[in-house]
Amino acid sequence: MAKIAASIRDVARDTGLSTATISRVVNGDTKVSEKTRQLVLDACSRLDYLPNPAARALSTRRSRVVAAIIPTIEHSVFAKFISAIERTLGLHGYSLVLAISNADEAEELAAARKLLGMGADAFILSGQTHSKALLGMLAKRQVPYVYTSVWDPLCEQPTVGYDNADLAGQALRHLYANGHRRVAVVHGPLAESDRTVARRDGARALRGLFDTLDFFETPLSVAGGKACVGHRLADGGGYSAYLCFSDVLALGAYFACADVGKQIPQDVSVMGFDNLDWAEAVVPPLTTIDLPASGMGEAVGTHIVECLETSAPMQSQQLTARIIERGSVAQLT
Amino acid sequence: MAKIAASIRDVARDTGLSTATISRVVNGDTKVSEKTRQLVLDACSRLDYLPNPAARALSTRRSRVVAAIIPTIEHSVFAKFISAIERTLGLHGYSLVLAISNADEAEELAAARKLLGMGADAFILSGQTHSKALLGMLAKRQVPYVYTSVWDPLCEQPTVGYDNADLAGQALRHLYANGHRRVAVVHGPLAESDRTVARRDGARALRGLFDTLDFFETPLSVAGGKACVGHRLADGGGYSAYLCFSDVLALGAYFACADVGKQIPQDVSVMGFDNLDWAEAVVPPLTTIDLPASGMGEAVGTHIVECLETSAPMQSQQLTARIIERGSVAQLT
DNA sequence: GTGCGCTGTGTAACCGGTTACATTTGAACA
DNA sequence: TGTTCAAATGTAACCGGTTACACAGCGCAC
Repeated sequence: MAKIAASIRDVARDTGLSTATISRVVNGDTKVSEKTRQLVLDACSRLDYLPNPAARALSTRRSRVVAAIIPTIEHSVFAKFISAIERTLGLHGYSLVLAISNADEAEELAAARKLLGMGADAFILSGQTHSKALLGMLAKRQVPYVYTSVWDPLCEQPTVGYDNADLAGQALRHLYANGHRRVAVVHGPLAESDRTVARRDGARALRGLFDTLDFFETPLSVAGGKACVGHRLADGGGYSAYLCFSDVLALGAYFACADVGKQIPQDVSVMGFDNLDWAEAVVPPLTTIDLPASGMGEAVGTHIVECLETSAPMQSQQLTARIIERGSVAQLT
Repeated sequence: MAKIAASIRDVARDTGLSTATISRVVNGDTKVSEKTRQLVLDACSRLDYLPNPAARALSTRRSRVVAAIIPTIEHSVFAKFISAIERTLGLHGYSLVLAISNADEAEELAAARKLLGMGADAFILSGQTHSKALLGMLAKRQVPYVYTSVWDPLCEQPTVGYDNADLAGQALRHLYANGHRRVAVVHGPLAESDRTVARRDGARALRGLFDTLDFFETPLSVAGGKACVGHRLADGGGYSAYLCFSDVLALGAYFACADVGKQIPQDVSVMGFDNLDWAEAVVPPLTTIDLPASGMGEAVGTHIVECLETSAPMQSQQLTARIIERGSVAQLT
């Protein structure tokens, strides 16, 4: 064990073959006789040979690394999403490098620069609003990228996700169908997420259906949701339902109600967005929209791999989400 | 823009210097005159030159990539931890590649093989129990690694984290000090985490103090905590307090109580572990132990970078955690 | 027997940096 | 003016793969 790691030339020497043949075997090239293949494979495992990724990347100009830049990892939708991407890429021999932008364009740009400097073959971005500088950088180097958590057939870039405006509309119609006419929509910071803006716009389009439809922005956290709904309850705004654009906010709404002794859904209804894994366990179980975070991760991973392997343009894909009716929305009338 | 990306030779040609000089400037070597440095820097930005990471890694045998293998990303303690590592590494020009093991040794091994095959310079592992094969692989290639979420001065490998047994003991003493004598400890799967085992053992060592001290294993989720505590409440086990080895389980306990109309802390006390960001927002606010996930991530990142830059052995570090008293534990008597 | 095509393998250039060592330049000093 | 030495820069080998191209060997058709 003098040498730390065996190189392809060590394997070549050991087998008496040339490095070209070793390379062919390792990469599954068919133009190798079965006997030779076995000989090489045997030597590889005996010498514990692992191809040097840097050398391979240098020759092939492909690193088999894909980069994802996400606003935060601390919300479990993103965690689920990332987890699914990692799994899917891994299945095809690709790895994931991660950067977190904190929903800040400058940080996103810096992250992209770093990841590009690492040799990422493709980029996964959140949402469809990104700085010119970022897009220019990727375009110049011809690195493929995809926008996620959104689906927009009009976008000239590939998108994998769902139609946020439509989803918000569906949620609102669900409340409407249950007799709610005075609804408060609670959402996270608009400046941080074009998905939030799309949802708000989608909801706002249905204004006409309601007696009252108000929008409230609050930090995207349990505490944020709690504070926001707490204020509304204290003001006596008289909303019969709170539509929260995240289950996290909805959980905050639960505790705001608990604080003032309001019962869900008897006194007030709450509807979420995401279907996080605890949504069924809360009391009462939360009615929400099931966002396919894992499915989206798989789809993104699959399309990226396909794009990189075949150098075909990346596929877009719309994912569907459905409302999960549980016990937090009262049927009025 | 005929060429997609400029290489060091393009910059050399542009400036009339040699590649060696360009390389020196780019890497901050001091043996370059100020005039030349400016000339080169100017050409670099004009040509939008980014060094090819594969070529650099090939010559230096260092990829500036560190790998982390974690059991899951879907618990926000891990998400926070990873986020802090990513930030810290980024500050020093390193990147993070992530793999998720689902707390399975075989998956962990496969992930490590993949990441090693990607050229990771160092590894971050969770806990201190790992397969021989994994450790052998890392040792053979002399890749440094660190165990996290644990602190064990007796461990021959570097550890960065906290003393899980001690923490569990502290939590239990807190309950004791508040007059609790019949306590149920609720924890996640022992088979999946040596940290859980350590906590259980730390708690069990204090058995003598209590009239009753029982241990219950349940899936590590809100639903798991809810089901487990729900059964205990239904059985009339008569525990005055539930110590949950995760805030997630504690939240489940809250809903189990809500289900049967028990008030926290009047009827039953609940204590958590982690201090997740919503712990203060729940009603009543959760008494828990503040685990320094971010601090741990920073520490790990810092030590890894230092180890890689100086090739000194990696530092161990103990992090301290403290009990956050809020409103979920009743003072009895 | 010659020529053709096919299979399997080898040769060597190349990818784009880094760096040991060689060389040039110029200032200081005798 | 010649010598010495340090600072600045250049030369070229090397890292460990991939792959275009060359070529040997063989079967087969004519």
